[in-house]
Amino acid sequence: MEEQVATNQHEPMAEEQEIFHRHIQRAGLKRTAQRDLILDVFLRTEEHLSSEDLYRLVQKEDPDIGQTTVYRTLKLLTDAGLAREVRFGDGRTRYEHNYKHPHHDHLICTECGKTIEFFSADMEALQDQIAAQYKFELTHHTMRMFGYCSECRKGRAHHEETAAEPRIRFASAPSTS
Amino acid sequence: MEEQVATNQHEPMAEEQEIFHRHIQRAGLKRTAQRDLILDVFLRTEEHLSSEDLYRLVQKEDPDIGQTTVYRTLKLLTDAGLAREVRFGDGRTRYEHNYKHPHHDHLICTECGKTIEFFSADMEALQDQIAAQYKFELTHHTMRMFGYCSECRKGRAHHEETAAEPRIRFASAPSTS
DNA sequence: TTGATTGCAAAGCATTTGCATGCTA
DNA sequence: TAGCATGCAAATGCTTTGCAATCAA
Repeated sequence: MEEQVATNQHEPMAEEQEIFHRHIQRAGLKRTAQRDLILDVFLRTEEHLSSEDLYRLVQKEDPDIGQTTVYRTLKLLTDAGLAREVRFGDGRTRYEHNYKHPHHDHLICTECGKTIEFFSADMEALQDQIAAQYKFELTHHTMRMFGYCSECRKGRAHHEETAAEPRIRFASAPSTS
Repeated sequence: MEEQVATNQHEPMAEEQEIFHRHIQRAGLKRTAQRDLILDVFLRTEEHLSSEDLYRLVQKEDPDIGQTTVYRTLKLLTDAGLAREVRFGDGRTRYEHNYKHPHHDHLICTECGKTIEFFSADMEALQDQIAAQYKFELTHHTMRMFGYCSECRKGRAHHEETAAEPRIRFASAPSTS
């Protein structure tokens, strides 16, 4: 109510909605207002959302929706092939779009939390080669590169430690002490 | 008591112990029997141990040591540069040797849990190149490749699903349905 | 002696599950 | 109407913290 988000891209979303409803039917599940809204908000957001992030966004449009439903729907979206789980090393699981959004890897800024997605055919080829070398049959992989994005590098130019809380915190970060 | 582990490599361990004690001194901490034993057991094991794994091993030699102490000591070992945290995507944090055990990546068998460590200079170079392309200042990275090891591939040759519980389970695995 | 360390129990998180009520198909 | 979905509260699994007793320096 407070914050009207413009739904100005009905066309692309319709496709995903169709996939969702088809999946629901095939699985003998039921279409509900909650699920529709959660999918809607998810599709409108082009970020890596944790369940809680999405919950908060959904809350703005329907305060009656519970956390649990968001968790469950996110799993459902994953089953339907619309979402994909990603983990950046802090405790929480995030979700990104999976439909028409092929495999890629991530550059993650540990300062501001920004992530950049990239795809490198060379990298993929190299991975296949290494796997073959160890007689591994690869199903999937995750490559994450952590560091400081161009923006944050500027801010860090003259002082190593920043007062700001990093958005992504994880214990395996190299100690700066 | 039940299972005597041969401590037949005193020489290499002494080095790490020295590092540990030096770190403890510098930080104004104290050397204790618990910490010594936990380090000892950690050094004797060449695997990726979770805190609980290590706790169980330590318990065999001193049943009075608590979980909490193992958690805390593992952090201490990490601070001292002797251990390094690794995450394979299931909930728990594992630790591997960090001293004289340079950076490497992992091949992880989702069937039996076996991990293979490898290092590829080509891969590292490629990563640096990609980071530079996005003006990222890299601090570290994690590359994990999941699949079936050569052993497990044999077992899977004629049946897709196995009854055995996989040791590493994680939700982002590609659905087999 | 003094302050760090220990181990227990309790608290924290993120996520999952049990269950009575509510709602699609 | 039957059975899936929902939302709350409780449970879970891993990890951290509070605290009184203990121990190293």
